[in-house]
Amino acid sequence: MKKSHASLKDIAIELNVSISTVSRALRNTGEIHPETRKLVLELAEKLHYKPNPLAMGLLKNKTQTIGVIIPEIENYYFSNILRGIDKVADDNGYRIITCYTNDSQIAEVRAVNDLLFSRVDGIIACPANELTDYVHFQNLIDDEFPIVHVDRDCTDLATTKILTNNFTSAYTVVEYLITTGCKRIALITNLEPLSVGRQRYEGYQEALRKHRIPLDLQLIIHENLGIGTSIESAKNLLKLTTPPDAIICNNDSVAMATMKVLKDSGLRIPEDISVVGFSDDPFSSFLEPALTTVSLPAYLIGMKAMEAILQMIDNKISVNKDIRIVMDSAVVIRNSTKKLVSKTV
Amino acid sequence: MKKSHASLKDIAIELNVSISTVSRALRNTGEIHPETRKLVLELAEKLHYKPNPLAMGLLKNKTQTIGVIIPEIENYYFSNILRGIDKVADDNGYRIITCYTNDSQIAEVRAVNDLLFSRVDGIIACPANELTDYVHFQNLIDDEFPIVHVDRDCTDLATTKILTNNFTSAYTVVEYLITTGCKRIALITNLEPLSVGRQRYEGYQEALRKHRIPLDLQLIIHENLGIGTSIESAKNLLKLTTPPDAIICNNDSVAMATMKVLKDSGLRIPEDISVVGFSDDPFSSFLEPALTTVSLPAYLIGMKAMEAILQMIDNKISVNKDIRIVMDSAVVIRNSTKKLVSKTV
DNA sequence: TTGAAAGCGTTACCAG
DNA sequence: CTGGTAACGCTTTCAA
Repeated sequence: MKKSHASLKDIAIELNVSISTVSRALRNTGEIHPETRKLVLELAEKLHYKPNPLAMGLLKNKTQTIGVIIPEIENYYFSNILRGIDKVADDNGYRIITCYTNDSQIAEVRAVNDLLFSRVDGIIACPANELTDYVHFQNLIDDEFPIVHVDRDCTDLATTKILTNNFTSAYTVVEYLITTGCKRIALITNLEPLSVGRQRYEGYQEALRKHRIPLDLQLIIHENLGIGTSIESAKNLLKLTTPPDAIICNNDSVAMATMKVLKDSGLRIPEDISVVGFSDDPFSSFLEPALTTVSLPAYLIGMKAMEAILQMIDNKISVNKDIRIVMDSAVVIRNSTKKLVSKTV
Repeated sequence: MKKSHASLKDIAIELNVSISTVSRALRNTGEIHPETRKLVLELAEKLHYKPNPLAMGLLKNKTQTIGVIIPEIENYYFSNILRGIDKVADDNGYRIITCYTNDSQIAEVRAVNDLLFSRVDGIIACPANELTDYVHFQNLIDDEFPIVHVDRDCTDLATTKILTNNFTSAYTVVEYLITTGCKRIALITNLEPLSVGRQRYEGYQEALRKHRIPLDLQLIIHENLGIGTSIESAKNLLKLTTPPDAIICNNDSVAMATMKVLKDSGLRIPEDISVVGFSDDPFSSFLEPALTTVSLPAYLIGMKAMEAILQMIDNKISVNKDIRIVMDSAVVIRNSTKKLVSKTV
């Protein structure tokens, strides 16, 4: 491979000046003869000189690189968060190194170590669902290392967190379903310690309480959520003595699979049973019936997270205070739920 | 932020030996007193010493980082390729920096420059569909910079390419449709210079030729493929004097949208019209009817690409010869196409 | 068997 | 206004 990047030294030699002079000229710092400066600038331009980031990293202990820890990207929600992060990073001259955990704590701990080893300037992490032990994050906090949490709420940790109002959106959804006449609302969700499903479950319960509907644990399905297992979950729900008249699914893929099961059982959606998802994946409006779902501000979450970490790095906000930024989500009413008008019947 | 990484110097000072000695001990190179070595190793272990990658990068001109250029990740196919790349990278101690192009040539050129600036050891790129000017890649080749192309075939370039047999799979699909009795097979595809859609179009034509079905250009839709525009495309197809009895879509999302249009028009799938997709996204088996599609070896493509670039870096294969690795895809027959048995009627 | 010094590319400081 | 030197963390070469 040919040497393709010009260095200060290259310029210095060609111009017969010292490296320091070239450096000064380029950064327009200190005193320098205008003519010298002009010469340096011209040659630098010609050679497409840009400072070597490795050298700068070594010297400044700053790599202009942010580590991102995320469960997966085969999922519209997460890939969208990542794109939001990347957008802001890109606009600010930062690079991203991404690590995937598949929601495994072990993988997450390893990711943190790998990223530190790579000398990233900060870490944006969506903590693994199954997380119960926070030491790997607490260590970062103790070291005053910039870190932002996304999507999942480690309440114990003093970090900046960009979250979504899962409690509220679930509450809204349940209330909406109740208003349309649903009485037995099932929930297929994730109840892992940190999962958003858990927050949604609480919103769900609160809505039931408010409307004096007793909680029926038979209606709460919390298997681990693969698209395959969710099929079993849906089937089991239908086997109940009094099956549900609505099912809230933790994401749109699960909703899709659930709808399939329901239709295969001869149920009409939404006449016999309503279905709601979370995320508003691109395919959701193409389902039949089009899926009622909660649109999540994934891209925005990513942007906010990156902005927050940049502010910490630039010392505009102090590192790792307990800051909670809660983003709004929107219930997108489509045709998999009954219309509100039916309430007036 | 506290200093958290131990350096050779730290060890040297604590042990009262020189940095060189520590370095030698750690790498077990040159002559060294066993006792000294033992001491160094113990302390290094205790301090979790690992060589600073920035220093190594500067010294060796090798960063253990690979750049990946990919159109997007909001799409199962691409995110899967990326995961395949990441898997092999991870297993071999390499990091990944990902750049997204959204199939824009400008973004791609910029990505190449950014990655070179970051001193990546190689680049894996899925070239932008709209690409017609290859200089940014040709420059890499001229510099003997390791590069692997993925998914899209820049035939003019002497690079390693990991491809899928799009011609063959399209041919197979068309032939299958013909065998099930379809006579007017439409194609909603991308015909951008580098798109796989173009190769599929050729396979499509070849199959028609073989079966002596004249090519009807009215049946070829090649708008740019958003999920929205594909709806228009499908609608227009239905307006034809003799509408198609099968539609092959360039990916599963388009197939999904198309199915929606067809069903809204009162057509039965597959009785009235067959639909085929490409990619076998996770949702495809949950469509109604379940989608017949071509399963693409995305993860494997990613792995192969990373393996190839590692071999180039390790000089196991010479840099940038014109190597074409064509991966097989599989037609997954589900229920959106008529069954073969109907042929025997 | 060990240490010193140069070099990778840069900046910062101090002399001149 | 300019140059030299040290430093960031490491490997390599040469001396001792």
